[in-house]
Amino acid sequence: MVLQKRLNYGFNGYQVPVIPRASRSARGRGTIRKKPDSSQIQAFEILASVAGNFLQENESSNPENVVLAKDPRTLSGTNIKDKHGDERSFKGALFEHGACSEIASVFVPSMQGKHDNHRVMGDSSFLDNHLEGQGQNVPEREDERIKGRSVNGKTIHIKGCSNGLIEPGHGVSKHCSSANNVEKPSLEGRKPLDSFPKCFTSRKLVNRDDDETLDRCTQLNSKNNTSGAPPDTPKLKDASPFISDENNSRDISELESLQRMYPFKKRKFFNQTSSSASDRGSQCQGMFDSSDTIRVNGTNHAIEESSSIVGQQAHFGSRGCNVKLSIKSFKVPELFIDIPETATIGSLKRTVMEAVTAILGDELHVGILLQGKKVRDDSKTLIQTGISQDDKRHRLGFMLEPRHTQSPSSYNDDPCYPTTSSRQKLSRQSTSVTLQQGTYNVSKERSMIKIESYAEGDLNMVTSLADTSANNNMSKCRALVAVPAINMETLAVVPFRRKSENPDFAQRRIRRPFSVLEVEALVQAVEKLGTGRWRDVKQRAFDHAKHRTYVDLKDKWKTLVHTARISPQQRRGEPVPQELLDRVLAAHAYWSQQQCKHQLKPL
DNA sequence: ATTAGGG
DNA sequence: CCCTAAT
Repeated sequence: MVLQKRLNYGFNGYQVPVIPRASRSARGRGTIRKKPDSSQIQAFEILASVAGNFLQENESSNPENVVLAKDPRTLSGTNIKDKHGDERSFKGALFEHGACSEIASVFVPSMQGKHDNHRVMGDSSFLDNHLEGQGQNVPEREDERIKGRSVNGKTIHIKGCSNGLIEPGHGVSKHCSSANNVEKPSLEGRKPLDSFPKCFTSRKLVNRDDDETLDRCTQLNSKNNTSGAPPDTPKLKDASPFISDENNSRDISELESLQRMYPFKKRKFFNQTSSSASDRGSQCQGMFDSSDTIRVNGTNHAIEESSSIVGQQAHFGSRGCNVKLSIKSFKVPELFIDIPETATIGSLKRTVMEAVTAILGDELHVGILLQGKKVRDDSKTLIQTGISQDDKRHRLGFMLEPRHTQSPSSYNDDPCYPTTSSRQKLSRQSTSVTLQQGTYNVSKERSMIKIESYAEGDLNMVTSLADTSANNNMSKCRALVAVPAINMETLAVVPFRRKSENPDFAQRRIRRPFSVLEVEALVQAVEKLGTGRWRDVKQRAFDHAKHRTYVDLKDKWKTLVHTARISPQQRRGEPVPQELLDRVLAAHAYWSQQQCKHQLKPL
């Protein structure tokens, strides 16, 4: 008998590489959406055309245009090809269990050939309506519509979180909740090695890797620190001598400086197929929890709260003064797919396609954000708007938005706990469709599509606004499709594996060496909590590092102790400051001793 | 689900 | 990092 276990795929949005399954925590925890900007967005006809054309070419409702790929960055090779699609069951394709998280969905224009099927085209070219005039003559209607929609303003913007939701309080609330998890009293005053940079007294790391953000929110536990022993721990006469309150209170600022001390490695979002082990630590992940700094095109750009990740290049050529934009990916709202294990690949594709169609089908608009503000006036030129200015181009954001905009109030409603009124809105704006074999739910609550564009540098798609508007040249735009997403979460959730790896087995987790920052956080936590409370250590210092489990932390501590004991010459990998290693030994010795004590005379 | 250790 | 036995 076949288990009807259902596989849930939470699509984090079609990034055009799409991210599968948002981590539960990311979804479930009080995610916060940014309030819509008071100012409104304006249509950017050209981009709308781009998007529209892309989607049309995609035969929106054609499931064959959805490709399941093991590695979203590669649209070929690891794809689960169509021809097998309808025959292969999920099981056959090893889509079950852990593998689910590694499935990425990618939009593939049928133009690419290999995926086209004998399918009637455009059984639902949902964009036909609103994009008819795309290109040259942007229909005024479009403007009207957009304006109308803008009034309702429902564009949400995101900072960091892949799913388009911000989780600001993240660290804070989380840690607050764990307040009862009070650390053992510290031996007052004793500070970590003096020689060690002060900043290292901070406990939490700032994620240098999107998801690895060991939030900077600190635990806010300074008040608790000396108050007592953890509920689950016998009160100790003596306590961890390693941490002091003082240190805690400085977490934030120190973290900041810590961050400065250990600058992020530049991260390459693209072409990272083969990354060295040492580089991996900073290459993936994000769920989120993205750090406040987001790298764009390998450089760091502080992203404004409401801005989408955008990079734009202004080229002031001797002749044109055209503004060249490179849109790396479109982000489509998060989708949740619920489909039986026995469903076929083909049906999965269909389901996904339907979901996508449903969410985009109504209409699509492009909104533009400049420095967090929506640009309303369609008649303004890029220059007038300032978009072409060098200093502002980083702040340019594009959004694809579904037609039906929700009222701003909806933003304030937690989708998880909709109020009566908001629930109505939700019901109106949500789409739930049941297919033969699967269902998906689309909540337009999150239906903001973000277009991420980045400054130059990337193959394909450099779209000249001027050109595009003039001749509706879409061919380039389709290249969008193949560009890997930058979404933090995407990076976080989708393991990048080599095609050559045998997909028949549960893949070993990607190796992600601990960074110095992480080591610091670990040491700090262990100093305080001891070596037998990995769960707490995890919660305390790595709560947001989804890829670090308490077992990982325990293992890391083990290796740290080992590392600290061997000669520096024998050590490998990114060197850990000797100060840290000293602390490791000290903490290890201290807690080992404590353990012995308690074993001998357990109060 | 966690902890503790060996592999 | 993985795998597991023991909690």
